Amino acid sequence: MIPDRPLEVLKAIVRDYIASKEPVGSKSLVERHSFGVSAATIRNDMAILEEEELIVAPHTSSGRVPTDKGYRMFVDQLSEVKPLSAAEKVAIEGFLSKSSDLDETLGQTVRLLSQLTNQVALVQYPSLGRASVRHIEIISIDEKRLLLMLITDSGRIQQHVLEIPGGYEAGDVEKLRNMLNESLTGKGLAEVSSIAKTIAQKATGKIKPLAERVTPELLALVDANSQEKILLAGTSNLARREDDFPGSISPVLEAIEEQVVLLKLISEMQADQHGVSLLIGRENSVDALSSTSVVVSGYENQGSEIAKVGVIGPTRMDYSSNIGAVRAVARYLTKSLGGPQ
Amino acid sequence: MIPDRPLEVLKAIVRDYIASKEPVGSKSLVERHSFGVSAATIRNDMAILEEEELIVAPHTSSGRVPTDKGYRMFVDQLSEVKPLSAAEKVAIEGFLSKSSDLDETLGQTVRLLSQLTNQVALVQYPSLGRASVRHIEIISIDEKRLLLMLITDSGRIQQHVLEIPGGYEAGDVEKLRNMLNESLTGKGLAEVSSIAKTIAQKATGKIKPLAERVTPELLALVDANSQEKILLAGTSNLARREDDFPGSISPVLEAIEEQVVLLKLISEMQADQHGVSLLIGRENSVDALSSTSVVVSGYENQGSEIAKVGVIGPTRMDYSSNIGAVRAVARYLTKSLGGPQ
DNA sequence: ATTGGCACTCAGATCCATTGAGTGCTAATA
DNA sequence: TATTAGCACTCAATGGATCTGAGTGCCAAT
Repeated sequence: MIPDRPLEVLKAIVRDYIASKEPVGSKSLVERHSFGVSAATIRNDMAILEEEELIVAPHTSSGRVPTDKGYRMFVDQLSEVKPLSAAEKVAIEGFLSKSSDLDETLGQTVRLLSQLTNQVALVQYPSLGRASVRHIEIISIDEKRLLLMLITDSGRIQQHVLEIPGGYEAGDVEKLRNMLNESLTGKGLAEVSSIAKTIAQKATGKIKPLAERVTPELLALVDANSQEKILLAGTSNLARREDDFPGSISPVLEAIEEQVVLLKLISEMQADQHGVSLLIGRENSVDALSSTSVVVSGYENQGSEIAKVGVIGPTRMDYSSNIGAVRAVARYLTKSLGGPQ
Repeated sequence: MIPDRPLEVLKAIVRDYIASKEPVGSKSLVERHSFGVSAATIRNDMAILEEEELIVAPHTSSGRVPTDKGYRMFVDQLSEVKPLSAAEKVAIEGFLSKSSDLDETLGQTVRLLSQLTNQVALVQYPSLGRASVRHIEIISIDEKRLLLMLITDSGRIQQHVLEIPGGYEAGDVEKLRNMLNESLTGKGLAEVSSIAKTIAQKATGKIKPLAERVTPELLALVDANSQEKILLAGTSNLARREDDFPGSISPVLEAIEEQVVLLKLISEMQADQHGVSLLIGRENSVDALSSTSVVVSGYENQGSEIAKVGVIGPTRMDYSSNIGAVRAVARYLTKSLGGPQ
């Protein structure tokens, strides 16, 4: 175990390094913080920290820099996160209380979070996994086109325009809609697949061709949208911190734009004590992201579907405020989405 | 007017510079192209070009680099653009023929274009300006919520969930919907505003409160979505060309993320001889974008609404292939969107 | 109009000395 | 045993000084 003073030294190193981006040495450490001991003593402590691989010296004779392990210990020690300023809280409230449309809300949220943190913000669309059907609607657009809609109990709406080359009759559409609703309302999305097929088979007479045309599209709707999705904002915030990335930022930006990778990453993260979960540097498995950290928190949509919201930035980030901001935004988001329920 | 050979020299300079990013000198010019004259002669020609501000020397004694004006002359001379490879055509066809959903199609398009060009691609959502109402639908979601939908004649669909705190009666909703459709179907979106207000006034009895609740939301739908929007893809392509930007890329990325700025920019651009329109370097008025060029082309949605699609990248870009790709994608997009009509 | 020749320029690379923040170690001290 | 002062040492960064070479502009010859 690491003794007390060295731990304090670690914290100071992390904080100073985050603030200055300069490797921090024993001397500047003692003059900036009041440890009550001399630089030589600090040096001894630093030797311990180095032994434990919590810090490293970029060059033989220079200050020290936290390792991923060092950052990790730092955030784990972080008993309290920086609370948001009043102004920030107002901003959140104001931003999120406006709209009741999921798309719009998420879009605003992610922009808000990126501004709050000066990092790249991301929000995951709620998965449809556990949602169930509230209502299915078929609307006539014109003689040869129908609009098929699927409304889930979480209020999410998907739609798709259907071409019916041979046209259709209003009565048939009506009947089919009733059939679909009778058998599907209340069912989980996972069940829709099998049930919808039997409907297509059960259908008789004039309705049959229509049913055979519509049900596959319904399945496609369910499928296409159970595919997860991420919204990003503030990419330029990453670019502004170019120097925090060895070589070039472009591989980092590429990795972030690659939704699949990001999704895998954040879906594997589990919340810790603060309701927030972190991946620091190489703790994540994506090579291009080895010098970034990810801060995410879960939010709930209507108390059931859960998804993540968070930020991604250089390992050398202000963990305290970012954790605070992510947590706050996740809470307000849950509130804002769960509210109308 | 610029004589023939100097013009050829300009073209060669632009091409070489685009390929190498090195200022190009008279000597390397004569050995790479067969002008049939000596370096000294080329130098004389270069003096003319410099006189016309088509090229500049970064330092007193170094090769020359095209100015914005030089690039402009280059592209204006460009009689034929590089055609797409067969593979690229197949990629476009395959990509775009899949979906009939506007959102999805545009999303795929922009990703496709960014891959094709290795630039940041952008696509503008079709404006609703000249669209008219095809149908208005109000669907019951649950006891206290309605879903209001607006379908335009271009097949675009907007929706919004409405809270009705006091609940509602199905019959009233039915009546209101009929009223709305009778008076609004076929009308231009611009007219909706005034008409909807009179409906709210004309409504009597039980329907009145409902009408007063619904019509403002209908207007909001029209409003919120006549607000233009841009979709971006391939931001990392810009980062990969960091060295093409003096200082840092981050202001460039910021400007690009600022939708309003971009929208203004591209909406002012008019197609030229190739059906494609360019802004080169400082030809655009946004300071942060002074070392980028924008290549856009218009596409049509259902033969009526028009919007733009294109790429943005460093001034030192391969204009020929980018123009080709943008033009091709715009055409396929028009085809793909206009097809179902 | 074109060309060979030539003096000139200047950014960039290379080399070298200097500087100074920071270290590790040792011996003295509390 | 923990702390500290002292000191020799290291090495990245800084700032000349010098060298190199691609490239120019100009002039006289063709």
